[in-house]
Parts: sequence; C-alpha cells; structure tokens
Amino acid sequence: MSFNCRFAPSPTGPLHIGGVRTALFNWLLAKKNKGKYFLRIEDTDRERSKDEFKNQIISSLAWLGIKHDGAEYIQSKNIDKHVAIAEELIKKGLAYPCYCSEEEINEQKAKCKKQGMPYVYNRKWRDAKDLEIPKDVKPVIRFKSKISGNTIIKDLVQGERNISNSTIEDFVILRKDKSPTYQLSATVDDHEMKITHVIRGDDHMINSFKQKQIYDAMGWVVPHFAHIPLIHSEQGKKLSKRDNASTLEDYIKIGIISDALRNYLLRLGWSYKDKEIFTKQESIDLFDLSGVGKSPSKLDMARILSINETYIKTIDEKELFKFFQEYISKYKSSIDGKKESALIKSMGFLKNKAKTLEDIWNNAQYIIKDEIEIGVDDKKLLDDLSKTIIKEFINEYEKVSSLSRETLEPVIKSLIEKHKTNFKGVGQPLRIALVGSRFGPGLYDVILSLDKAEVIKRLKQI
RNA sequence: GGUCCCAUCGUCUAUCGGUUAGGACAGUUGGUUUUCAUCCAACAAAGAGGGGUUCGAUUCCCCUUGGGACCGCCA
Repeated sequence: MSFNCRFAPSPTGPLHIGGVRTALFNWLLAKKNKGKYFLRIEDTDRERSKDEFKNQIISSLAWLGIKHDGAEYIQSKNIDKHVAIAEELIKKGLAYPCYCSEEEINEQKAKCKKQGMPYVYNRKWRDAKDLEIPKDVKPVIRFKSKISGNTIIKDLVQGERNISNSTIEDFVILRKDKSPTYQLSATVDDHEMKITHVIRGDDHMINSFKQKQIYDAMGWVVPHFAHIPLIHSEQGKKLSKRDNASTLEDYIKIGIISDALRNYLLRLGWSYKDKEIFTKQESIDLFDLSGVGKSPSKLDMARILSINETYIKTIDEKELFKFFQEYISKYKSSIDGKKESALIKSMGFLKNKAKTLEDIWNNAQYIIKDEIEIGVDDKKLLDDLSKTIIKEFINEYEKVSSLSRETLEPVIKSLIEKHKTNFKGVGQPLRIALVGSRFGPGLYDVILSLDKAEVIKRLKQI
C-alpha cells in the first residue's frame, strides 16, 4: 500500500503552531511508511493569499526539518482543472447553477436565525426547471448533495463517524466569478496528487463528509481520513492568530531550537508508552496514528521550555554555537568575530544556565560586550574589603603564567585564608567586577573565558 | 439554536476489565554546590456526577454535567 500525505496550508498568515503539528504528523506518517509527503499551497483566496506568507511557510517548515517531496504544489495553477470537474459534475446532473442573489441568501439566513433554526440553503435551484432565470444575477454552482441517508467516514483517529446527509447543504463549488471554492479544489487536488491519507485538524471533519460526496460523485477512490484533535489555547479554545505564542515564529524568536519544538509538538496529542524524548529518527520509527488521542490538548509553555532545556544541555558545544549564531544573527545582533572562540569555549557552562538560546545570549553578555554595567544592588556589595581583595587578586593574577583552574585555585585559596573568609567573600566581588552581577557562571569559568588583559582592565575599574 | 465530538493529577499523558492508577512538566521540601542555576532525592497531586453490564469497572453501555468543533461565494 502506498502512502501519500500532504500538508495544505493557505498562505494567508504566518504558520500556525497547530498547522506545524499537522505538517509534522503528515510527514511522520509518510516517512514511517516510506511514502511521500507533499506540500500544497492553497492560495485560491486571491485577496488574502500573499507570496510573503507562502515563503515564510516553506522556510518555517524547513527550519523544523520537515522537507516535502518534490516541488511545492501551487493550487491556483490548477484552477482550470477544478473548473473542468465542476462542469463535469453539472453534465452528470450532480451540480447545478443557483441564481439566488446575496440578498436572498441573507434573508434566508436571517429568517432561520429568527426561528431558531439552523440555516441550510433551501435548494431552491436544485431542480428548478420552471423557475425564470434572472438576467442580472451571475449564478454560483452548487454541488447536489445527498438528501437522504447517511455518510460514514472511518476515521483513523476518531473511529467511525456517521452523519445524516440531510444536514449537509448543497455547498458552493464555483463562485459567481467561476472560481472554485476550497471544497472542490482540495478534493480535485487530493485526487490528482493521489493522496492516500488526509491528516488534518478536527475542524475539517464536516468538510470530509462534503468532500467524500464529491469523490463518490466522480467515482474516485476516497482517501483515508485522520482528524487530529485541535490544539487549544490556555483558555481552552481553538488556538487562533490572536492568541499569543500561536505562530512558529513566536517560539523561534525566544530561542527554542527546532528539535525541541518538534519533540514537544510530537508529544502533544500523541504518545508512545512513557517515552518523552524522541530523536527525529525515533519519532519516524515509532509514530503511528493509533497513538494519537481524541481529546484536544492545551499549549504548555513551561513544558516547551523544559524540553528545550533538555536539548540545549544534550547537544555538543559546537553545534549549539551554530544554533546560537543563527539565532542571534536573526533576532539579536551578530557578534565580533574575535569573540567567537571565547563563546564556543563557554557554551559548555553557559548552557547549564539556559532554557533558551535567548538565555544564553543574556548570560553571555559579559563576554559579548566590551563594557559591562554593574547593577546598583551589586555595586553596594563592593565594600572596602572587597576592593582590597580585588587589588590583591590582580597582583597575584598577573604573575600566573599559564592560566587554568589549577593555577588559579591556589590564588583564590590564599586570599580566603588571608582574610579569614569563605569562597563567597572572595568570589562574589570578583564576579561582580567581571560580570556585572553577583549572579553568573562559576568564577573560574568567568575568569578563564575572558582575555587576561580584559580581566585586569575590568578589575582595575573597581 | 442545530449537527458532530471530547472527558485520568494544574498541564501533556500511560492503562486496551483485576495496578498501592504509572511517567514527564510545573509545584513543595530537603541534599550537593562557588552566587544564580544545574544535578540528586522525597512529597503532594487525578479517574466530573448518577445509573447499568460484570464476580470485578478509570476501562464497556446509557443519562446528566462540563468543555470543544462546525454551521462562508475563507481555507
């Protein structure tokens, strides 16, 4: 059995985190089954579709490591085919022109609302041989939906779903300007692309019932459907663009790395035993639609940060620096080339204090910036004894020829003994002078991460 | 309002009729430590309610309650 999956976003806005997960699940299912995963840009809403969003969607998915097979499929390029199918349906008597004006439709809706009844198009033109065709109205083409019986979809996630055909109206497949609507275009394209598995959000359930009828009308093979539960906001509602942290970009810009987000999204609505961390390969091997739950899940920023932290701690320093550099060049500022080697060396301890790449950026400021600022509270901690200790440290430090933790330790220890204090008594003033804050990396890490001249310069400023 | 759907710790989830209901994140407490963190350990935390079915229900069925999705010439 072949597996052809697709992700079909519309380029009318930045890529949504729910969409990213849908893409991930499609990709995973395809890869697991040695099938193909396609990307289809559904740009038939000409007013709202923008190239800028299309490009952003493609690069966002690339960032996540989801690569589509072949070139991306642009739906608007296939409009002629969609229209041709609509005409075929008309010929077969399975679609028909509807001459209701917008006002007429609106009246119907208002009437239904008033009566507390659900609105369904009244099928006025379905078999309207006797009706006089109005001259001034351009018709839309409606699909002749089944009136009686039921439509059943064996959903791979939701199980068997059954709906009475009477609740499905004769939906529009061609607008009055002859352009195809989503229901038609998506169905025709899925058929043409030989899509075997349609994985999409649960909000598409009704569409699948409608689309199944088009497949049946055309005598096409109906693909398998899998409707995955939606991702909810903290308020428990379908995530919308208005919610904060709803787009992929929102996560990238705070320094979430791609593997971590992939792992988080994978575990949102899907699970495999007690396993929490999945490499990309593991996720391909282990993914299965049977592991997808039926109930919607809420976004949990704390969990995202935690998984990100795990990944940051796990990956090696060089790779981490690569991610870091990529991140700051886009969202912060690029760094002086001279600082690079110091930063790479420091990733090892910097990452222990970070949940995000942004944390690393913040914690590395003392290396990145030439001038450090000492906070007011920290400045107060620098009393006369501190200043004496700093002066004495400078004298000893200058004498050390090869700098290492081993050569530095005796210096610190002798100062502790001389002033009958503890590590904090010596370490804190030095850290404040070098980092600008009493919170920071371990003292030896700090001293060794800076040039000797820089250390002396900063200490002498006190 | 109509149609459809969902329901285990605060959150993500495990359990596919028999478990002291497990794990992870967050939380609390304690320990390690060079500050902050990390790390380690412990604690606390759940089957919405009511009926069935069954020797036995979190698990199967029904009702109630709560929540959600859809109801565009958007996709």
